[in-house]
Amino acid sequence: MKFVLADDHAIVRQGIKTLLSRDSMLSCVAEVDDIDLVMDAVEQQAPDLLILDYKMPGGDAFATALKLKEEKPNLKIIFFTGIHSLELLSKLSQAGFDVLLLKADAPEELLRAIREINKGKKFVSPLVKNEIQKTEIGLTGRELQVLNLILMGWPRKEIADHLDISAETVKTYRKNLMRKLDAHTATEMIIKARELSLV
Amino acid sequence: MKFVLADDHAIVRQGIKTLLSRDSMLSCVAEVDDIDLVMDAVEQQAPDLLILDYKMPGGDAFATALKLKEEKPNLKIIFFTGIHSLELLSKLSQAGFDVLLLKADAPEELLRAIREINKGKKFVSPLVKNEIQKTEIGLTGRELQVLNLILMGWPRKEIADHLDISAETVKTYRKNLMRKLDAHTATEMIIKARELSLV
DNA sequence: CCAACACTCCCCCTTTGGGGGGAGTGTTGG
DNA sequence: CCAACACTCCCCCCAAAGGGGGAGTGTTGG
Repeated sequence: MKFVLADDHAIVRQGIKTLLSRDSMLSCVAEVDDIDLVMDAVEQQAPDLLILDYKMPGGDAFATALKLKEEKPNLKIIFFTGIHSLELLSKLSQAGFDVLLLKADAPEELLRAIREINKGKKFVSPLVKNEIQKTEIGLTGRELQVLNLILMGWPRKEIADHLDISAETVKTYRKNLMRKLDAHTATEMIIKARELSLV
Repeated sequence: MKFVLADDHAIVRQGIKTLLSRDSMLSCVAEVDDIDLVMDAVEQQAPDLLILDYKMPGGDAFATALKLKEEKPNLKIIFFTGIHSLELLSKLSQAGFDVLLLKADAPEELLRAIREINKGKKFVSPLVKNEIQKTEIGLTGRELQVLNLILMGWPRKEIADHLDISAETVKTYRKNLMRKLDAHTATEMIIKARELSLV
């Protein structure tokens, strides 16, 4: 079973290779440290498996993965990322990728995941499941619109004009958002919203 | 030469251990995945070297490192982090830690760093040097301090208390920061500061 | 020595933020 | 049908932000 390893940190690639070398069935046929090299590596090496970090230099990892998923239906893709982002994880989950792992997961989860994937199953790590739980924050569409504009630094009046509502209404939304996000200053809200990647 | 490895991602620890196992002089005596366990590990194992990630669960990595530096003058500390942050890197640099490395550095840099450290030299990786260049935005030390607290969502009064200056002074700093960063709201400043990775 | 600069603090002003409350619509699902 | 909920707007209050100005220290490098 051939796999391609895509992560911008050589030390992480080293760790994964060491871990996976326990299984003699697995062999790493290529390592890349840039998204733009992933497509080429997959074309040239025709691996069975791609282990892909999300945050990498170059292009859009998500778009690349989607394209690969379409063009190579037999290629298994494992997302292995350090990002605890709700929005990202649920995005990946909804897109139907085979495996979602966090770097904070126990390394053994990666081996488990590969075993599951070979049985044709999907695998979502415990930590990821836990993160996805958080989607339950329950922001309404309008609240998300206002939140986005707040996060772009727009003052109340401009948000009101843009959404064609009163400045008082914007205030109400901000108030409710802060309650829902358990923030007490606008900056805190930005931080929490980014943490939860509600944007 | 005994070292303690502190990183919250087991896969990264695996990578580092594999890499360092090339040098038979080095042996890993402890691994920890939480800042609060670092002190204990150092106390118990009395290592020569500590390889420390910055972003870890638990307490403040910087404060812990400072304390260790004080209490164990013979302990060499290598900061090995994935964070390309100007302010952090210059903070670490100014604090006089022995080695600064980024995870994006070539793994060999870590081995090089350990060789240099044994000669009693300090070692700052090429990438880190490059990041530190960016200090050219011309923010003073005090401005960076205030900026950081603002970016953590602290209100003016608390920043003033923490830095033991007047709230009016904090206002002046905020004013100057916004001028320097060409921002017009606190949120805009957060965005720009993050873009410039001043934090 | 003196200019530059970092650091500190103060005044003025208007707008926004943050916390509390209430209340009217309209839509929708049980 | 009615309760739930999203959406809209309003009142109060006070603290903070944002924009403009000035001005006093101390340190440092040319």
